[in-house]
Amino acid sequence: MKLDRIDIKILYELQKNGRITNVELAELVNLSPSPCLMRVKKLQQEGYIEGYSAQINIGKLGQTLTVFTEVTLKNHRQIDFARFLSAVEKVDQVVECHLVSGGYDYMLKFVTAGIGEYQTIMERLTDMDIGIDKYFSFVVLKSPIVKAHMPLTSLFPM
Amino acid sequence: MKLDRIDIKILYELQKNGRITNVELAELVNLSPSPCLMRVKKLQQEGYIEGYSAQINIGKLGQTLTVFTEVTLKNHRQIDFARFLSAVEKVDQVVECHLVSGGYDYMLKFVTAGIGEYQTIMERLTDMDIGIDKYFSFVVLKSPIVKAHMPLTSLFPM
DNA sequence: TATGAGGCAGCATTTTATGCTGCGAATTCT
DNA sequence: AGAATTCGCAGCATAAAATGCTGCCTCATA
Repeated sequence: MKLDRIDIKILYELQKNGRITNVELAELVNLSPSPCLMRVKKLQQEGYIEGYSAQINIGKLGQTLTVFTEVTLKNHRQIDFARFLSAVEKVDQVVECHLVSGGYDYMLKFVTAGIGEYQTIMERLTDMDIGIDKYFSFVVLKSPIVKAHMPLTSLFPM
Repeated sequence: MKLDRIDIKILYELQKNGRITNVELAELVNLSPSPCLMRVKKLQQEGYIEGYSAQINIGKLGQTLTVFTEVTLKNHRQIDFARFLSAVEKVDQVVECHLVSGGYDYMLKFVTAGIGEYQTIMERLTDMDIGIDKYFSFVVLKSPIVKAHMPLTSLFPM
């Protein structure tokens, strides 16, 4: 399946407003509602759209702390990565985990209730003997830019 | 305004599925449709819900490269931060920018078409004389965990 | 130029959103 | 403790949207 300009526009609009009605979306992409809906269904079915999510302003609910953590493992066999990952997956507060090149092995992103909770989690992880050699924490003081979407426009000019 | 358990549950469900119908949402939180919709509207109006977004599998559209970049500025006056930020804001490929403590000043997250585009952007930024002292790049090889939502459950047990 | 396939508009039906009314529970004031 | 008040709920009615279907047009192909 290959996507045309209209499909890209649909993805772009749904990224901006995931709860737009099909009727409005159809107008934006210059289609009538039915073919527009067919395309959306297809994009979902084929996995181009993985889901829809409300963006919550978690800061309004209570104090939270975001931390980026660079982790180095002691060993680098398949099993070492797998063991680390399966432990990290169980931590709700880990919202991202990336395997990276450049001095460290993993870059984690935590969203926690505060520095206390973060430290508790890290102590637990290091005590678990899942092969963590060392880690370095970047506490987020402020997040001037946090986009909910991918730069579709720059990657696929419309 | 203070949120009760039902509001938290609504936020949780809308985070999991931003396109759930109000009727279904009402069932999940044990309300009838009308008061459920009232609460959702209120949560939007008060800013607890900032918007809705489709999650796009951008990897299926074409090759992309994610990079985390740690940036240190030469000086640390208000104006130095502001100048840097206003330049970075104009770059579509910067999807996150965080002010962090711990050795570096900013942590950026890029989503680009490839290493070439990334380098072009960084060259442009460093040439712009916006006070960048140095930067270090972590190229993402793989992202085993990328959650679209905040850990509401651990922060506000239900 | 004729033929076939794909995709579109428009319509009909089912489902959902949304505003309104009256009822019940919890809270506060006397 | 009792009465009044307020808040939030369920249920209903209307308007809007989703969704499946039919026939037409256009573009590609032989």
